[in-house]
Amino acid sequence: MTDVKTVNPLFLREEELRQGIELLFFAYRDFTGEPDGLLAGMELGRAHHRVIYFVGRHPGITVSELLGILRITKQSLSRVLGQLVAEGYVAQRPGERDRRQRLLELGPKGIELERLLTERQRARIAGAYREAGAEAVEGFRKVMLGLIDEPDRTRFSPRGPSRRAP
Amino acid sequence: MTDVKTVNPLFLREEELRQGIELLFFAYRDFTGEPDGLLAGMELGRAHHRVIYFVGRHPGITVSELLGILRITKQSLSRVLGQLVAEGYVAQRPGERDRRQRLLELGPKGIELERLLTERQRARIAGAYREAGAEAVEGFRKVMLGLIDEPDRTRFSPRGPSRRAP
DNA sequence: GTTTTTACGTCAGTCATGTTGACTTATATG
DNA sequence: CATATAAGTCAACATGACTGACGTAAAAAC
Repeated sequence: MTDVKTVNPLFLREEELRQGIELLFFAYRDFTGEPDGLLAGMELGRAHHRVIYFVGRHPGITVSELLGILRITKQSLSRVLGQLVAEGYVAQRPGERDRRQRLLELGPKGIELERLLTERQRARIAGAYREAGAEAVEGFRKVMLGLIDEPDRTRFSPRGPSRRAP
Repeated sequence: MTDVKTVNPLFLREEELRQGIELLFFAYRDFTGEPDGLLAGMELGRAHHRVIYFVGRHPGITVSELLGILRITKQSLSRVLGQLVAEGYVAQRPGERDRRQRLLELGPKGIELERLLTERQRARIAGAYREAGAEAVEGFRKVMLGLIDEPDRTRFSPRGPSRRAP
């Protein structure tokens, strides 16, 4: 019995975990690389993409909700969001219940850019899903969910994130 | 039949793909967040972590191989790597066949730091793998591999990356 | 109705990490 | 010898993050 698995069951586990680390690194690198390349031509960067994505995904989102998702400071967001509003990608209107809030949504220009950028990423995911098959996709989702910290896991439950009571 | 799936099969697919995008975003955010937090105390950042990780993973790696993995410029790497060498985390020795090369490996200090940083990430992956089960892990790997661009996929085949003939 | 908290904005300075471009050195290889 | 390659270096710059301090308007609490 010279099988590594048998002699040292920890070796394979270590290798398995390192592969997991690297899968995440390479997948994320390539996943973001494509839109980054597109953005590079315009005067925008990855930070703008993230804002456009999440505003498009949650029309009427507030600034602080966005900050919570991105986990950056308001000063960092401010610059990026300010540009996007100034260039007409993102529109804002005051909240109805709470007029201090700025509810954000994409303008037509923003919708178009969002589609352009996310299209590539969707295609990449669609390709990977198709090749891997439905069962693999289920496994992928389970593992990815387990990698995410508790507070944000609920975003992926069937009824969406549980809004905290006001 | 008012089931969305039946009425508009594209809707669910779109939602499915967007979930994939977000799983990647949140998983990567939380996955890197922990080591980033640790590094923040020292005078090091995520870039140093990446270098330490891949040097530890491939002892004797050359500078250009490292550049190929990280996909950054030699000037960017130079700053980070220079610090790590100066601080004694990484050791270098000239190549034997080709003395222009600097073969990189971790010093004892580097090994310790690598363990400290990667430990958390391994634990996170191990937890997610354990909760999800072996079958899910297989699916996770399949999908992740499909997300990675061709040239780097071979890193994950059983015999490792195919080295180009010298 | 006054006080306090909240949502958001802003100014100013800094740091980490990436980029391009130009030039150098040492070594390997035709 | 000529050329290509591996790596280093100097300089300038862009992006996206950070901290800290302060301001304003609206909501909520007392």
